[in-house]
Amino acid sequence: MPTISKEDYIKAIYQLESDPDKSVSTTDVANKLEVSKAATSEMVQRLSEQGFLNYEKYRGMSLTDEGKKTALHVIRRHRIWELFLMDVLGLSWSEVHAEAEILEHSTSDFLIEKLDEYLGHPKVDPHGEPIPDKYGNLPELPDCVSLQLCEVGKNYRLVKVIDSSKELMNYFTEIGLSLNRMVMVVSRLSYDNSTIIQVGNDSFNISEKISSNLFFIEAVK
Amino acid sequence: MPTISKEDYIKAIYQLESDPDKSVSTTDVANKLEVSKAATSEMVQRLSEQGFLNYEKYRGMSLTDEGKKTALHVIRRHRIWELFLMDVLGLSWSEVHAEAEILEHSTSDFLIEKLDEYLGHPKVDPHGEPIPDKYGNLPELPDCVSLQLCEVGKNYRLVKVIDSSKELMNYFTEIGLSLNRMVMVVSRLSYDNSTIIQVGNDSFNISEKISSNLFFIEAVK
DNA sequence: CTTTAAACTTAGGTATTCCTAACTTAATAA
DNA sequence: TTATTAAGTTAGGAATACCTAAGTTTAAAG
Ligand SMILES: [Mn+2]
Ligand SMILES: [Mn+2]
Ligand SMILES: [Mn+2]
Ligand SMILES: [Mn+2]
Repeated sequence: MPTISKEDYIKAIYQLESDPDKSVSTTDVANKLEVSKAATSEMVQRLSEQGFLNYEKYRGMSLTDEGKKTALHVIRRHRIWELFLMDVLGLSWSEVHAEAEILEHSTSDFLIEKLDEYLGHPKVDPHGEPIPDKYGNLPELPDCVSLQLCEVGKNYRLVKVIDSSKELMNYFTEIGLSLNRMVMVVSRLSYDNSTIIQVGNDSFNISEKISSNLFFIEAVK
Repeated sequence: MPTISKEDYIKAIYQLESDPDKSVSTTDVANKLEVSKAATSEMVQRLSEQGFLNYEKYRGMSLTDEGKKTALHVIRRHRIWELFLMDVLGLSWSEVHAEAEILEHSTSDFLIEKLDEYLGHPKVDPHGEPIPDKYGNLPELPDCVSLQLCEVGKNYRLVKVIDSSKELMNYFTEIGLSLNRMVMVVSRLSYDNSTIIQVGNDSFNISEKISSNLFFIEAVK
């Protein structure tokens, strides 16, 4: 029912809403989608009329159950496509997102179930993000911690990567970081809170900012 | 550059143009796309302004080189997706077209080349229709004849099926007709110009109308 | 050669989606 | 508490893509 634009707005609001600290503002959405605040204000009012979110002018917005269901539906398609593009067609970490951003709006329920089946009903996408099932339920994943919280001397498995930029994803690929890759935490520099990790035979210094994009589970030998 | 709507109009006009007998009219396009003649008239004027076709009011239209290039670009994406959906995901003859009709507008050049590579640079789609290459060149295919012209007693290989309706495609699947399937022409009834063919161990009577959708190449034993 | 019917276009309208500029409301700082 | 600034909305406008109804042009009969 929703158009491509509406799906992108609803998905953006869902993602902004996941930060429980602050409510979602018109400006947040406008920045995320790179459209004017005026366009956002209009769209938000339309989505409110259509029952996808609750909205009080000049106050924040929050998705209704219907809105959340729609968002998870789009996210399911996005993540299944990303996994498919990477695992089957061999695209790289930095390439999948842009393609999925479009395909997520062009895929019937029928086709997405075929893809899901082909991939063996996967639980996570190539960044380690959970894939909602066809009813909109997010799978429970084991707890993981950001690199900042990983302890020196221990071994970890990379289970999630926040996709903040193409450049960053390319850098991770370059240094050999991929999902489920084992790494060892060599040391941490208190000077700038950066962490030195060993990936295979090489070691790399990861800045505090970049560390917050990498999530690990401790390896049980 | 063209929008989804424009791509569909341009593709429709290209396909109507392939009949060399008559020029393409507004009504033809309107019927094909199931939109009003008014909407078609407006769109055709816009496409003319934008250089995709030549148009004289109340006379016919014909695509420019730019228009043909655009049409072949869309057709390439459509046919590659159809092949992919059938060969890789296992959709049926009757299911692929509807999905491809949408995906054809949502696929970057980069992605379509990846798909093409994955499929081994195929020359034909699941209906036996040629797939234009990335420069818009249609591959040359061996001559084939419709079932009406196939001779009684001879063996043939099915090389092309005109996709006229889901119902018909399902019927073909049911009776075991698939691309490259071998059939034997058993007899022809002059009463209604229908043809009896043998597929595997079973024989079927194919009406004259349906015969015109099936194209064969004589089998050289 | 007219008349008439079919084909085609224009007029006028609706709905989306987006923009900039102007204005209003809320939050903040003096 | 008031002024100022930041946040958010409305006004007005453009482009796309549709529609129905009314008019125009062309083609076909008579
Ligand atoms: Mn993504
Ligand atoms: Mn998107
Ligand atoms: Mn098709
Ligand atoms: Mn299409």
